[in-house]
Amino acid sequence: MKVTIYDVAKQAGVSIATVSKVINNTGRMRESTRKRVLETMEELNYRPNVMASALMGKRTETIGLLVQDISNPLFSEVARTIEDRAHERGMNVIICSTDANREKEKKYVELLMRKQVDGLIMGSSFHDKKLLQELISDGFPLAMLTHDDSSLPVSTVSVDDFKGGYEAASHHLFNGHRRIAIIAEHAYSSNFRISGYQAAHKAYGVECREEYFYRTHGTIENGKKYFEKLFHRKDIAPPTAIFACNDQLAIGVIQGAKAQGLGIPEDLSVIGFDNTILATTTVPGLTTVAQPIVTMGKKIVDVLVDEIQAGRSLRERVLYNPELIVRGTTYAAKESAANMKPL
Amino acid sequence: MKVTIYDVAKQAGVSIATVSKVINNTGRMRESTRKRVLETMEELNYRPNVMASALMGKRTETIGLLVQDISNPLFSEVARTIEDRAHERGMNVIICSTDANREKEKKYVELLMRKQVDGLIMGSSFHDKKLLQELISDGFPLAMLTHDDSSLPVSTVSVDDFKGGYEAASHHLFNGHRRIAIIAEHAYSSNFRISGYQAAHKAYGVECREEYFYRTHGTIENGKKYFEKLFHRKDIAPPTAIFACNDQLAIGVIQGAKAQGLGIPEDLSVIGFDNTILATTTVPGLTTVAQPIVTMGKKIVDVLVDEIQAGRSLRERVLYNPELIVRGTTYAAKESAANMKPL
DNA sequence: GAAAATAGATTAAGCGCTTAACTAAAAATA
DNA sequence: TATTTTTAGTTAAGCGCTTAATCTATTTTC
Repeated sequence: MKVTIYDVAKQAGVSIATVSKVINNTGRMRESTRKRVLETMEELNYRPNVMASALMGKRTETIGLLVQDISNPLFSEVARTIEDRAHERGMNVIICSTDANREKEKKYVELLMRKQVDGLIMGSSFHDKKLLQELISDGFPLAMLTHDDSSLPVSTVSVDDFKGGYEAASHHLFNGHRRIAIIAEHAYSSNFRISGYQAAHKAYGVECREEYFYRTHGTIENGKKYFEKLFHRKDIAPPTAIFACNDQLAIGVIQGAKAQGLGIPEDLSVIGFDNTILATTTVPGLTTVAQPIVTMGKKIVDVLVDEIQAGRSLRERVLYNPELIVRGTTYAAKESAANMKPL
Repeated sequence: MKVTIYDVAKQAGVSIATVSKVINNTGRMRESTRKRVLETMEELNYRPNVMASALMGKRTETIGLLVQDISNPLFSEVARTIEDRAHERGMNVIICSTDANREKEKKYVELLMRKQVDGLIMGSSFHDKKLLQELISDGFPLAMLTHDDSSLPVSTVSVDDFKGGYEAASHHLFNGHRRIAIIAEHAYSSNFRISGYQAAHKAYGVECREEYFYRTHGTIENGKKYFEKLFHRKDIAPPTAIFACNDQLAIGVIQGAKAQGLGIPEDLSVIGFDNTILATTTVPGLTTVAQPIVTMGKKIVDVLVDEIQAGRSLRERVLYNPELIVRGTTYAAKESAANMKPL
C-alpha cells in the first residue's frame, strides 16, 4: 500500500508533526532525529502526497500553460523551455491547446482552476478577454507571453513586434523591393508587426498598398492560398517580396511559388517570423525574424513563479528585441540592382 | 474567498453530503433538491476541489506523458493528439521531456507519482528498465507508445517498425539502388527498422554492408554529420540512397548533400521516417514512412484510460501499419534505369 | 538555586471532500 | 392499522498532510 506520513512516523518513532517538519525543513529538532526520519523515509520509499499538502494551503507546484496548438513548432519550442525552467523552479506544467477557441479556453481554465494550479501562462493571444479580466481581478497569478496588451494589468513577456515588422519590411525595402505584400495572422501581436511594416514603408517613402495586405490563420495551407490570391489578382502587379507573419505562412508561400515555377529568391523574396525549426529545414533556409524563444520561455516562468511566491501581481512587462536572421529566401529585387536607404 | 462545498450546502439549505451527491451524480434525492443545489453551485460559481476528492481516493484525472523532447515535431504532434483525446476522456496531461536521460526519467516519474497522476504514458523509449518494471509490478497504470518491448508486461501502441524499415529499403531497392546507407536512432524502435531494412536486402538478394550503417541521435545536425562521414570515406563507394530513421536525420542528410552540390533525388535518394510536418516543408517534399500519429495518440490514451478504469493492466498490444509516403526525394538510381523486383 | 528562556518534541484541529452508517418520513404491504 | 420497505436526506469518520498551541526537559541568567 501507499506509504504515508504515519508509516514513517511510526517506524522512526516520532510524531507525524516531526516528519512533516523534516519534509518541509521547518521547525527545530535534534540532528539525529532529522537524520533518522530521513533514513526512514528513504527506507520506506516515502513520497509526500502533494494533494494532501495542497489541501492545507500549500502550493500544488503545478502551472498551466495555454497555447494555441502544441503541435505548432513555435509553441512546442516555447513549451519546452517553459517546461525546463519550471522544473528547475520545482514546478510541473500542464499544457492545453486551445485552438484559439473561446470555449476551449474557458473549459481549460476551469479545469486548471479545479486542479488548483498555482498560476497560468497564456502562451499566446487569449481571446476571452472577460474571463481574463476576471482572473486578473481575482488576483490569480497570470503571465502572458507574446501578447502585450497594455490595457490589461498583467505581467507580459513578448518580443518587440513593431520592431520585428519594421526590420522585416526594411530588409525588403533596402533590397530594392517596392511591392511588398504582408500576410498577417489573426493574433494580437500581428497588429504591431503590421504597424512596423507600415512604418518602414513610410521611412523609405514607399506607399503601403491595401491590396498587398491579407490576414488569416498562420498555417502552411493559408500561406499557399494567399500566395495564389496575391498572384492571380488582375488589378495589381504581383509583389516581388512577401513578409509572412510566421514561418508556416512563409513556407506555404514558398511552396506555392515553387509550384508556379517561381524561383526563390530570384523571383520572390520571402521573410517569415519566429525562426522555428521550420525556418532551418527549407533549402534555401528561410530568412525570418527570430524571437528569443529560450530567453522568453525562461523569463515567463520566472515572472510567473515570482508572482506566485510574492502572492501578488508584479506587473512586469518585458520586451525583447527581435533579430532578423538572413538566410536564403531574400535577395535584391530584379528591377533595382542598387540597395536602397530610408529617406 | 474560495467557495467550498460548505458554502453551497449552507446556501442551498442541505448537508454537504447532499451536495457531494449531486456533484458525483450518486445516491438518490428529490429532483427539486438536486436542482436547487445545482443552481446554488452555479450561483456561487462553485468548483469542486480536485485535491480534496483525490485525497478521498478518487482519481486526479491527470495523466503524465513522458517524451524525449516536446519540441521535437514528432512528439509535439503526438502530444497534441494525446492531449485532445485525454480531454475528451476528462483528463489533463502533464508533459515532461526526459531527453532520454535516466536521471530525468526518474525525477519526473517521482514527481508525477507525488502528484498522484492516474497513469503514465511513456511516449518513446524509456531507458530505466528497472524503474519501469517497478512501476509495472506495483500495478501502476502504464502504456507505452512506440516501444514494443515484448519482454515487458505492459500495454503498448506502436507502428510496425520492421515493416516500415522493410518498405523504405524496398522502395530504394526497387528503384535500383544497391548501395543504401542507413542512419538509425538510439531508440528501441530502430532495431526493428534496421531488421526490416536487412530483410528487404535479403529479399532482393542484395548484400547489406556494415560500412553503410550508422547509429546516432536523431537530430538534423547528426544527419548532416553522418552524411559527411559517409561521403568522405575512402574505403567504400558512397551510397546512392539513404534511409534515415527519422525525418530530422533525413533533412540533415539533404542539407549536407545540397551543400556538397549533390542533387536530390538525382544524385542521392533519401527516405525519412515519421512523416512529421518537417517532411512537408522541404522542397521537394521528403519521401518518408508515415506513422499514423493521430490514430496512435488516440489509441494510447484509450488504452491507458481503460486500464485506469479497469483498475488492472489490460496488456493490450496494438501494432499499426506504417505507410510509405512517396514525395520528391527518391528516384531511380543512375546506374540502373530499370526498376527491380525482389528475387 | 529559582525564574526565565530555549530546544525538541507532541497534540489536535482542520483543509475540502467522499461515503458508510444511520435516521426520519413516506409509501407499500400485510 | 401496524409493520415493513423505500426514499430522502444527515452524521460523522477519515483521506494525508500542515501548523498553531502546548508541553516537557534542559539551559541560561542573575
